[in-house]
Formats: sequence, structure tokens, C-alpha cells
Amino acid sequence: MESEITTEQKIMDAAEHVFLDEGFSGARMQHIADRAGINKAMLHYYFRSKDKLFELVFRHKMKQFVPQIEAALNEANMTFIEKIDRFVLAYLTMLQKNPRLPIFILSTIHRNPELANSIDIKLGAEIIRLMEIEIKEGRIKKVDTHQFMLTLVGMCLFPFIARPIFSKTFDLTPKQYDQLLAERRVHAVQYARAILIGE
Amino acid sequence: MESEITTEQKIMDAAEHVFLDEGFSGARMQHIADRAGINKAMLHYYFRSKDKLFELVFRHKMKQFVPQIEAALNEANMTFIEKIDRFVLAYLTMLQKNPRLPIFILSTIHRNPELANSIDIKLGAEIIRLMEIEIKEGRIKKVDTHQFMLTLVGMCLFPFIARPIFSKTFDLTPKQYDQLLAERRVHAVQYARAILIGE
DNA sequence: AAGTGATTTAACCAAATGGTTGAGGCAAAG
DNA sequence: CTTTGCCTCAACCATTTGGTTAAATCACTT
Repeated sequence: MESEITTEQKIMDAAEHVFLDEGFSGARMQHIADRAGINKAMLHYYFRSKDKLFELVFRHKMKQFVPQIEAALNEANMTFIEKIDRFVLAYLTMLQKNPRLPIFILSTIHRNPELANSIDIKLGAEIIRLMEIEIKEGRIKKVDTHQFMLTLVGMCLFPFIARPIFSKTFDLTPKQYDQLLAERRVHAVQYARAILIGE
Repeated sequence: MESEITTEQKIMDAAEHVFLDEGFSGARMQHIADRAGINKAMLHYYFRSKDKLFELVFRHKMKQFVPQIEAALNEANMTFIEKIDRFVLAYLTMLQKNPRLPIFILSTIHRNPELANSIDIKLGAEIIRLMEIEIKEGRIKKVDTHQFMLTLVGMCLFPFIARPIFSKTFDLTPKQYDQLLAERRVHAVQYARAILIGE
């Protein structure tokens, strides 16, 4: 059986949790060690420093931040709207499992803008490419691709980023807010259809 | 002449700047003192502790976070879409002047959700109230008010929150991104019109 | 000019925090 | 059994950081 979790993995899991909750400067090495159920010295044994450990966690999370279905968008025999729907669905599904990911990535980059450059990631670039083709061939309206993507991605991410404040503003229970999130897909696709086709 | 800036005010200004840049746990009292051009002890003389100082800054910024035009939405003789336009314009204008405000508020609340409760603020509540009336009287389509507000507010905030990552994704210069922000108003109102009226 | 209360400063302190060390444990190889 | 190389730990260290203190200075009143 190779199913036992290595110490290294236990540390990474704990580090992810703590860094996502507290951010880099709010996180404590002791806290990570406690959570991993090991001695603090082991953190440094496996990952030299807090910076190094954080960088690993950040890179790992950054990859998750970009939906992995972009490749699938090319093969399938779908209309553009259907592809949008797939994109939104995949993104929302991932976010349900990683609700704290967006604010972690964005606030980290906010405080350290170079990090955006250090990792080569183009969020939604494939959708934009497809969109330009659709426009050229006259199948959808002429819409600013950047504005559109910003809105589409924002529609997925923002409800997670702003959850605490909107829970209160709308006066919703956690269950009700989850319901709102579940219905987000429909609203996003409705937006896309209204803007791109106009029906 | 009462135009001279008090020490208290100098501290507040410096504290706002540093807390907005670094967040609570990333900010250093020494850094704030340096920036205010005073001794570190004075911070504690005027504002007992880091927590107290932060709370003041946070409350102050939290008020800014909610557009102050909500009252104006009632008096004026405008269509609902025009009111939306006003709301978006006012919000975007404020954000241009305070581009770091959204991520500060949202990441702070993320790490300390009780703060959302400690301050009584309903972001966009007035729009929702008006929207319900419009729907009841059949002047706009039946649209989920929460979904709509989440999108509308997100359309204003998200471009500021995600600026670093989208600058890179879209490969835009700062000037080009500012241009994108300037055109945001039109796109947001276009969304509202498409969803609420369908034209 | 002397007194009074608010303001400012340098020096200091205790706790927290990231990081290190050296000794020991433990499993596989010889 | 002993060696070897990886793993684990308690104790320790240096620095940073929020916070304090006591003396000095300033502004204003009497």
C-alpha cells in the first residue's frame, strides 16, 4: 500500500489551508506545523523557508485558478454559447470546491503584482480566441472581447469573493446563498446570450 | 488659518495608505509612523493600539465602499435604466479615485467575517428596492434581483480587483487598461438593458 | 514669569516569530 | 550488529514587532 500520506504532503495540505485562510503575512509557521501534526523544525527541513513554502502553495493554487477545460473547448461540436456554458459550469464547479481560492490569489497578487508575471497564465484566453472568430464570421454580435470576458469571469468569481458582504446585504442564510451560487450558471449564460445574440 | 494638518490626521492618512497596501497583518506600525513623519510612540498616544487604529481606518473605508448616491436615486425623474447608469457612473468614479479599496475591504472581511456584521451597510439595497417595484409594475422583465445586483456591482468592482491578472492576460498597458475601465460604464448599462428590457 | 496640560521623543521591554542546531530514532544495506 | 542516510524533535537563537515609560518641549493661561 502506498496510500499513506507522506510528511511532505501533510505539510503542503496544512500550508495550503493556513495560507488560504490567513494570507502570507497572516500565516504562522507554528500554525502550519500544528495543523500538519508535526514539529516546526520539519517545515524548514522540507521547505527551507516560509517564502519557499508559500511560493509552492501559490504556484499550485494558481494553476487551479485557471479552468482546465480550455482544451476541450476546441474539439467538441458545440455552439459558442454552449461552449460558454461549459466554461462557466466548469469554473463554478471548481469554485464550489475551492471557495477561498479567488480572494487568496487576487489579494496575494494585489500585494505582490510581480507574481502575476512570474507565472504564465492566461485566464479565459481560449474563449477570447474563439469569440474573435465568431465575430469575424458574423455568428455573434460585435462585442468588446475584453469587456465580455471580464464580466463573464467576474460573474463566476465575484459571488465567491464578495460572499460575506452580500450574504449580509441580501440577508441570506448560508443555504440560501449556496442556492444563489447554484443558479449562477443560468444567469451567466443568460448574460452571454443577451449580449452576444440578443434574444 | 486652520488649514494646517493635525498630527492625528497625518497618522490617519498614513495608516490608510499602509493598511490598504499591506492589509492588517502585513502592515507595520513603524512603517505608518515613518510615512506620517512622526515617532512610533505617537501612534499609541493617539490611537492606543494597532487594532484600534485599524478599526477606525476600516470603518472609514467601509463607508466609502457604499456609493453615496443611493438617496439621489429616489428624487430624480429618471427611468430605471437611467438610475442604473447613474449608480454605475458614481460607483466607477469613486473606484477610479480609490482603486485599492475593493480588495482591501473584501480581503479584510474574508479573513474576519464578523466585520461584515459589525457595520450596517447594504450595498445596492436601494437599487433592489426600486427594481422590485419596476418588476411588479411590469416595466422591466422578471429577473432575479440578487443575481442582477451581484452582476452589476461585480461589473464595477471586479475590474479593479482583478486588474493585475487581467492586465497580463489581455496584455494591456496601464493606459490601455484605464481605457477599458473608462468604457466599463457603457458595457454595464448595456448588460442591464439587455437583461431587464431585452433590446 | 510661572504653572498647567497637551504633545513629542528616545530608550526600553516582553512577546512573537522565522529559523537553526545537535542529538537521537529508525529502516534498509552491508 | 553496525553503518548509512533519511527523518524527527526539543531546545535554542536573533530579529522583528507592538507597546510602554519617563523625561522633555511646546502652547496657552493666569
